[in-house]
Amino acid sequence: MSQSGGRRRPPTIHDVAREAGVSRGTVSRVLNGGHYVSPTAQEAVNAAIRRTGYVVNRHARSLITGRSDSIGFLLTEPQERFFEDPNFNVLLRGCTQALAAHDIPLLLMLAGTEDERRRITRYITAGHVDGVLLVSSHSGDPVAEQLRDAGVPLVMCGKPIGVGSKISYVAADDRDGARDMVRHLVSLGRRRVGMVTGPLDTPGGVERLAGYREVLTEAGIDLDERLVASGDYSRASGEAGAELLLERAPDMDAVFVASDLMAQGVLSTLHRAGRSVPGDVAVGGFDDSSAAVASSPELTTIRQPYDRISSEMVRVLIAQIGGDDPAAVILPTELVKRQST
Amino acid sequence: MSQSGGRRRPPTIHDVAREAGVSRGTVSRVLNGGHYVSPTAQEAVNAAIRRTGYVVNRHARSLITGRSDSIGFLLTEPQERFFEDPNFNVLLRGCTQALAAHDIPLLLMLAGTEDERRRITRYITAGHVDGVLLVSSHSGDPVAEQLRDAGVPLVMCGKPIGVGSKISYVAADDRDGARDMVRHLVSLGRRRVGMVTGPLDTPGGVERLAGYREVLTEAGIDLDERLVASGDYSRASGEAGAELLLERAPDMDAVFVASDLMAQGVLSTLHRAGRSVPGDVAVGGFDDSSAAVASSPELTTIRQPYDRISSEMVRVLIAQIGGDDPAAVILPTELVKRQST
DNA sequence: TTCTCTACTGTGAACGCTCACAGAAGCATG
DNA sequence: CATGCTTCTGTGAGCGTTCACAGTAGAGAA
Repeated sequence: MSQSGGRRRPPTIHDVAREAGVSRGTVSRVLNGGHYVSPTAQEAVNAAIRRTGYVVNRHARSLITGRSDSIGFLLTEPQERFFEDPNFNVLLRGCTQALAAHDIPLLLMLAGTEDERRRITRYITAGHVDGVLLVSSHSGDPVAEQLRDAGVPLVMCGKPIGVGSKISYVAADDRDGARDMVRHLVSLGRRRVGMVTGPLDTPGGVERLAGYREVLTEAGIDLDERLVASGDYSRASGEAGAELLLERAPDMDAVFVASDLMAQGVLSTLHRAGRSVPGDVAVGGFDDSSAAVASSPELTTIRQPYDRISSEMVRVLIAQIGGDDPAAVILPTELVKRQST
Repeated sequence: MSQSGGRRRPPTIHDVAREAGVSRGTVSRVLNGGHYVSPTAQEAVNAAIRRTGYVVNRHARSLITGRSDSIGFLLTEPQERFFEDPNFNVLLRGCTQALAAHDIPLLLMLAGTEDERRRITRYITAGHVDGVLLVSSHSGDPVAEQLRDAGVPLVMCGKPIGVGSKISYVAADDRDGARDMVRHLVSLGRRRVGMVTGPLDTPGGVERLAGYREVLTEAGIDLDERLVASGDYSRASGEAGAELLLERAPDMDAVFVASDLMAQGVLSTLHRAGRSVPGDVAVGGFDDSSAAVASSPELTTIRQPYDRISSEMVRVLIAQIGGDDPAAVILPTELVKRQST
């Protein structure tokens, strides 16, 4: 287990080879999958590795393979959002775990300012990571295109908007999720269904609104623009949105809110206005983040499968590093019924 | 600026040397500080670097120097706390910035579970980072000692508790900060001053309580254990603590809370109990985190200089990597008066 | 037998850099 | 003139690994 002496020079592949009575090449082959190695040699090498406490020197390996065996998790958002939004938490955790299975460490890079973005882009394009998991809801973010043009394997979380061509992404099926929620509200007999949207320069914002409109139209309910307020995913914008809706459409009997955090804001506005939930107004959220169960009443919401999103992001990225073409993955959402509807 | 061809083999130190008409050695010397290099050669090399777009290959460098030129930011807390506590935000940001000045990337490592801690410890001790910035409030965390014993340069945030010997740390002067706050409360004429402490297995928890007791004693006010409730820095524990205090000491006219997040909980309990702040009860927090100004009324609090804490952590760590002995740095706090007192 | 094919193994040559050393040039000192 | 010192420069070796290649042994086919 632990080394005997105090901080000696760590064992090299050479030491292992000598110990096992084989050549460097054979040890290397064992290390890299064990193809074309006899069971006898395999066994001897593994035993020698255990005895010497050998750990592969990643620098030497990277020098020759040209790969760094590490992956960057790049966030081109203001850092505040990273900490405010509970979704990043699960996403980061999921990616860390998925990469741990490949024994790949994750390099978290925060690039909230223009200056940091330049520095980080340079760092990445210099080949210091093999690929990038990019989280950036904003559209018009040039980083994605820069990295793609530099030939860096890249997977985005959420569908990129307004980007010329082929960039991999993994996203939940926003439109379908929105449809499920609004269908649910309509099935409860609600007819004056409002919506607080996400930012409309993001794919999530656009798609969820589209799903909302589709279902109402299908149900034969006329669209009423007074029932739509726009938000930015923050709790405060949820409060403001709900105030606007109550003012313009006091007869509203349900509201679909494009994020749980905003839905919290909606709940507190409704509470102040003396409306009961779900009695007077049914409220549906989106995300199934920790905010959904921290609210009172607990939110009916659309679960985004962040665990699967993160594992898919990792899978697609690793495939792309291995030479595969960019791919898009859309994952299904799920309606989670709780007390707010 | 940008490379001409499409993703050619990147230029090596050899290409730069040829371009500049000097030897590899001279280029290397320029890259590493430029000692023993003539101004002429210096200039030629720099021009060649610019022309070729050369970037040093860190793997090759690391292979020979044995250093990795990267630093780990290790958090051995449950990941939830990382996202809940706004202090981590500023700490991480500060460290990232301080390291950026040295052009050192920061490897964020989250090790919330026992299993992850093992994996990460192995990773670190294998020499993949040059040093570690460790954030872990819990005492009895074996990771710090393990890393120290393995000879890994290490700086902790906050004074380690119960650890045998020499580990570097940077901390705010908790006791002095607590003294300032309680002195402030007493100077307002308050005599029944309560406290909600932090976890008493952390240095911050212990020291702030000690400061509280010292000042009351100095002011000739008898200590009353009914006025002390213990918390765990979470908002919920602030609410519970305040309820306990109100029950045991209804005549309490001030309360010192060991974190702003807990103070938020205290405020909401006081509000529910119909006590006005600061009229009936003055409330003092600790941290000056974003929670302090997000409260209503805004919190009088003790500012922890997280910007300086982070830059000092980086400074001490880099010095230690350079061979210096472990060091302890205690930074002064500052009383910030707002509306809650 | 002889040839071919497969499974396995060892060896030298890289990868791109730093480091130690040798040596050159310039200048002052004995 | 030799000697020493300082400043600068080039060269070979080597860091620990992978990769391409050559080579061996054994099995099966001709």
